[in-house]
Amino acid sequence: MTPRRPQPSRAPEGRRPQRARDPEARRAALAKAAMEVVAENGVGRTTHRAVAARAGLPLGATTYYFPTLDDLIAAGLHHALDALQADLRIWEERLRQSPDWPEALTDLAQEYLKDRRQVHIEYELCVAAARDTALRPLATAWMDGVPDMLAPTIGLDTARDVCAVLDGFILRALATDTELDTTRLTAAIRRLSPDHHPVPGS
Amino acid sequence: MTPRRPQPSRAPEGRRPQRARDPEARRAALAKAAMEVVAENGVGRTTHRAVAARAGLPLGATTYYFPTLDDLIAAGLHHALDALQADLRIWEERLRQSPDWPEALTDLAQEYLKDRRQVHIEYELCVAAARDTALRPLATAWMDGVPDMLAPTIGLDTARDVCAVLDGFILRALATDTELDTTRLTAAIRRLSPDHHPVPGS
DNA sequence: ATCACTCTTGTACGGATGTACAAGTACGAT
DNA sequence: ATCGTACTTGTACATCCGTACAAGAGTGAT
Repeated sequence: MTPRRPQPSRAPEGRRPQRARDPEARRAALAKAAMEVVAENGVGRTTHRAVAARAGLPLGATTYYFPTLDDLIAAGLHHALDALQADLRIWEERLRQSPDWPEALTDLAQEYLKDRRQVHIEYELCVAAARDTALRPLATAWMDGVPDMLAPTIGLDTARDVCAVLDGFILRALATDTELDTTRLTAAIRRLSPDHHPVPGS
Repeated sequence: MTPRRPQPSRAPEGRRPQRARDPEARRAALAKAAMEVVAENGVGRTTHRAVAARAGLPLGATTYYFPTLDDLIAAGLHHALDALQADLRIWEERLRQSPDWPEALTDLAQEYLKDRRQVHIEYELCVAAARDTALRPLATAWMDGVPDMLAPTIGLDTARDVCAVLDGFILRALATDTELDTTRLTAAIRRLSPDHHPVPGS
């Protein structure tokens, strides 16, 4: 209906009233939206249009702020990495204050797994980085996050070992959609930690 | 050039001579091709046309044998899982014959990592399964592969622990495109295994 | 007030994609 | 021999994609 548009060359009515300018906020909103879309659809099914819709912005905004789709996705992954590293600083504090760090670490992991979307995107990053060289620095930074946090306490090598079991347990929980096996994880971390001495009579 | 299609309604000349019928071979070829495309492009960028081209078959073959794209991809992942489980039986034998199974397991992992495409697709499966319920049985089966293999020797729980470190180390190597840290991995596996007793005076 | 510039918004376009389908062909049953 | 069926092959089509771009509209300098 509405026999509107008598002159197709000029139809400024349907145009959305222009919003206040805020380039940096837009960049951030797009990065956040990209992160969410990647978490939900995966890197391969992330599109300009999905991100724009998610951010509530017109399609053109995506290409204005990010020259190419890969850049947009990279921004989303970068945003996720920043979020994780902010979390890690909190973790570090919590670990420092805990009398039993292996158990505390397990608790943190379980908490981390509450929001699977966040977890999902990190592993998505790993797999994507395996394919795309440009993402490798991001993946490396992510991979170094937990070990760097643990290194002051237990040394870098052991920290990497602990991070590996942690990743393995989380990957299992993620892929099979099950709960984290906390008791086994804590025990495994203990056995990997340098001050672990099993009872001799076992 | 080439004066185009004088009679567009009838042009049976260019038609490829029909190949011998072999439905099962086609199914298998498509599954294999799907596996390869997924390994190279990822689940999200796998298309009918890429798989068909890879298999050297016409586009229609993909939809004839697999009703939907998701089915085609699932078939590819299933194919990869079968390949892995075949490998696992060989691993099992190699482990049984080795006097030092942690070291042997590390060697096998390193060998496994030689072909990153194969490794890649397995982790792709995990991430995809986290998003898609239909893939979860496949991911679970994959996750159980290594633990089931190790369980007779060290028990299921410890086997899962060892599998977790293994996965963690492999994930790191995959994401950062580095070599597997074999000495650290072997040491970590040893510390997780039940008969490990650290030297008391350390 | 004018201008230059940056940001916003909508739309266009060539191409790729999932799926449907028509036309043709091998092959076993009769 | 013929016939029905299951398989093969090419193409059609609506939709979605990445990217380009034109047309406004704020904003600060002059």
